[in-house]
Amino acid sequence: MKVLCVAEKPSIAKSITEILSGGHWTHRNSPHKYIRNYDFDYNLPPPLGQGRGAAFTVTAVLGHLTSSDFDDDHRKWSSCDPFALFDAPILTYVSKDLKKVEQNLQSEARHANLLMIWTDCDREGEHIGSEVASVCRRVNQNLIVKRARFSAIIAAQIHQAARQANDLDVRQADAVEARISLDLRIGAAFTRLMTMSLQVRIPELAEQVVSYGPCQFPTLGFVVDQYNREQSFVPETFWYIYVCIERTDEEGEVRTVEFKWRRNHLFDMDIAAVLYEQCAMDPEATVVKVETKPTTKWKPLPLTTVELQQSGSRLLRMAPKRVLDIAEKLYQKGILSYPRTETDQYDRAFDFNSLIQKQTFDNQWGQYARKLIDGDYQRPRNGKKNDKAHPPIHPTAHAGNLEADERRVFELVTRRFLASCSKNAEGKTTTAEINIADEIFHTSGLVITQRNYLEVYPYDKWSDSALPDFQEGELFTPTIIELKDGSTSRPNLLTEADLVGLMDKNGIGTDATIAEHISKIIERQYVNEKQEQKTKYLVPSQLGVGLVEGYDKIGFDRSLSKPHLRRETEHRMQLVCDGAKVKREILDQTIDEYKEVFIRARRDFEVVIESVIDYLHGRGEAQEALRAAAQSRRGRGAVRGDRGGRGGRGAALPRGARGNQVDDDEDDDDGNEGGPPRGGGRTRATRGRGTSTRGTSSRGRGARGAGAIETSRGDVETSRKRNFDRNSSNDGPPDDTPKRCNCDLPAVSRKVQKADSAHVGRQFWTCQKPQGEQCGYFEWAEEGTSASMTTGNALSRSQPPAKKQRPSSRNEVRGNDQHIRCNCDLEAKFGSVMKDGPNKGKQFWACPNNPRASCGFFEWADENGASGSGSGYAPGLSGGGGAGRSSAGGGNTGGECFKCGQNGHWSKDCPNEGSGNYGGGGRTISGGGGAGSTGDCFKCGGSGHWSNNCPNDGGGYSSGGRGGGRGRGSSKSRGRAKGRGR
DNA sequence: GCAAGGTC
Repeated sequence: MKVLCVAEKPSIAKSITEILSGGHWTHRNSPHKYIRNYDFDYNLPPPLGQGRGAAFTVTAVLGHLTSSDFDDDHRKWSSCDPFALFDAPILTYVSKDLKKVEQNLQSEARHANLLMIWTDCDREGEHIGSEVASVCRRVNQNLIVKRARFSAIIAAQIHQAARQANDLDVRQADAVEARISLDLRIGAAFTRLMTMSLQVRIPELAEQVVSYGPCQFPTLGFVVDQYNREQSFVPETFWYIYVCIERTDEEGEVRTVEFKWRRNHLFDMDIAAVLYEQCAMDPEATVVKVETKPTTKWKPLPLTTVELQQSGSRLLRMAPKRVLDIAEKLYQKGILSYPRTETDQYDRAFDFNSLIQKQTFDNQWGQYARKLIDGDYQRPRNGKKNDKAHPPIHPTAHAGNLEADERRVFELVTRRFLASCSKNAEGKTTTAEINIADEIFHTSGLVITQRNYLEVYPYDKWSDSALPDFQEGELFTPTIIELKDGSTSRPNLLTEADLVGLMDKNGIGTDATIAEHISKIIERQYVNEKQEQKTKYLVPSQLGVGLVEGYDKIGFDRSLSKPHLRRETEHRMQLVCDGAKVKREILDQTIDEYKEVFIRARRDFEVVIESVIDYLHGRGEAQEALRAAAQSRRGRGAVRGDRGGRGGRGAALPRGARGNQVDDDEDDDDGNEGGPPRGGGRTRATRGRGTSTRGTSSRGRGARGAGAIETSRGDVETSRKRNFDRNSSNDGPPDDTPKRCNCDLPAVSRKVQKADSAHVGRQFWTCQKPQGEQCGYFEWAEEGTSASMTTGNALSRSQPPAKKQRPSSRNEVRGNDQHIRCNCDLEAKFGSVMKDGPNKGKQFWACPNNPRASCGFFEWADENGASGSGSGYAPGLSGGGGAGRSSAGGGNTGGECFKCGQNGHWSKDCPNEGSGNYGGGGRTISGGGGAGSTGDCFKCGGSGHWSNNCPNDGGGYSSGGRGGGRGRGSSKSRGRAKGRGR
């Protein structure tokens, strides 16, 4: 009996030979210089063999054997209309350089009884197998064809694959055939259309191929989306109360323990300032809870290809393609398992023991491997993915002498494998919670009790940070209480690792080709690489942005630069694999759809050309300038990656005085220099107070923090103006096309706020998830339409009570809509106060957006109530008529007593209490209708009416929004308010 | 001169 085995590549043919032959084989050269034929005898048991020695020959192909191209009438670019390519005949043939491979197969197959296919165990492997079978059968029609399936070059698996060889999966091969045909037709038709149209119109592109590919375009789309997101980002300032205490720990060392505010941070400075003031005035902290709990740091999941590329890129700083190439090499050497796998769970019967055993010889992790064998082993966690073809990537041998990069990749894979076979790391977290003036702060410390997997996996960081002793009920005065500000972080451009992740998540390319698509869009000059310190970012070129925007302007239902179309193709291939559809069906359907897209693209291609010209010649330069400006801002360290605060102590003063939004790191600690006279005066006053009455550095800082409160009103006003603009821009006709992001969730709309952006005012759609969890979806809203909100907003819940129309011009109820709309023109969220306090259970309306995007709209549902409608999180306060009223507390921040306005004492020690000169109610968060109310209208200062019925309403600026509470703010702040009326 | 997916 003669058996011909064919592997996908020569290296695998050799490995299989070594195992099956037991090391006893001979070889012959083939007509092809890279391919050898190996001969030996092998006992193939029934039913395939006769149990005695069969004459085995193992050879290989070099991947796909055949190529596809159009016939002569369509192959030349000038030979036909590109549209004809959708129906043109496609020829499948063995290319000239593979003729010798074919020749070898046929001469070996001619006298064989059994053909055993040993290609890689995936869809493409199945197709290559069918190519091999077809070529061999042409010379030997009686040939029996069997398929050997294996995932790793391990003796047991290879013997088993030979003995249990079964049939080729024709459906998988069919699915690949469909993919080949579609990719060729679609890619060629669009590439010819684009290249020929752009070349004649744009001289710079005369020599350049402008290609379209169903993978390369969505890949470009991701880069452009992120670029747009970065460009349209506007940092938002937030405020938070910072508390810390210096305390001596058990070893006698003084440690600074920082406490985090339970509210994290607030985007409303007024409210933060009021809460801060309360803390500053009554700074004694009570420890309300000390709790110690066990905690676990989970060991890593088993390794997939995408994860290998990402961690290789991040931890080893290697290009994803290089990581994969090296892994492939190690696989061919028999050191690693097959490196292309989507699986992150091991089979039940997987033999961990012998694989770990092999690593005990290593001088770095050998000892650890020994510990696992001796009892520390624990089965790896199961991930959620299983491609049913290959196990997770793992070492199959110990390798002592590898060259530098091979060694690093091998080490990463092996440490990951050993870590996944270990126990989780264990520790104890102690959390302490303190209460200062009814505000809760917390801190935590960690003591690692068992490092376990961390011993072998240095890539994960987890370190001890023991907490000094705190006792429940204990009282102490913090060393520092400050009001600090920070700003939200600008999103980064994509790194290659990010892009790999996005492509994988969205089904663009295979784990083996993802890296090549990235190279392709760089080669086509759609994208450039930009090195910043140790990280390489991807920036779209003018051509890249022009193309994507041009196609977006045409407005296809499913954008060419989004992943949906490719995902649909993948889905259809799966249907063929599952037997739900046949190849012909998905070909017809997909080709028809793309024909429609093509016709429209060609009809409107002028739009794409204009867009590219625009970017290459016109706006592109402005874009570059903007990019440089953004870069320079980043260079000053204002944003990228900096989510933390930037210190209080009057930090906002120069910014507020300058009227800058944020994103500027030129704060000086002094707060005087560069500030206008007014600001300087205030700062001095607060400092004086701090020194004279409280006498410690912390108090001094606190006071300066308060100084900052007042002086940065410019920020707040700008912020509110933004909200107003957002509101007023939504007057266009609604875009009734429901936009969905890549997660297939309703997209949400945003508007470019950045004043110096070329896109300022432009609306766009993006993923509704919080930053960091987004799918990467970004799309400009069509011109002339409003991207107001999505369909299926989760907040349009059960019928809330209808609300009468309010008199505010800013928030008119539109048309027949009986529901309240917020300043973003969204249907306001209806809810009730959950927090214990005088307002518990009280109902309110609020902006439904997440805090970062919120316009700050808030209104009590009960009109007869306190009716404060301020900004921010008013429902979370323990009472009072809304945050608006509270903000009046800012009225005292000029450095005087909050209550009487005089210097030299704090308001809580005010000798003039009750004088009523200052509103005072603002500070009284839990004070219901605003204690110390003067009874004046907030807007005009007159008595006898409330501000919501003010006859003198000139639309003056009110920091708390509409209808501020009674007793709001001082006469001083009213004066300012009027001065800033819109 | 086009695609994507194999491999050398």
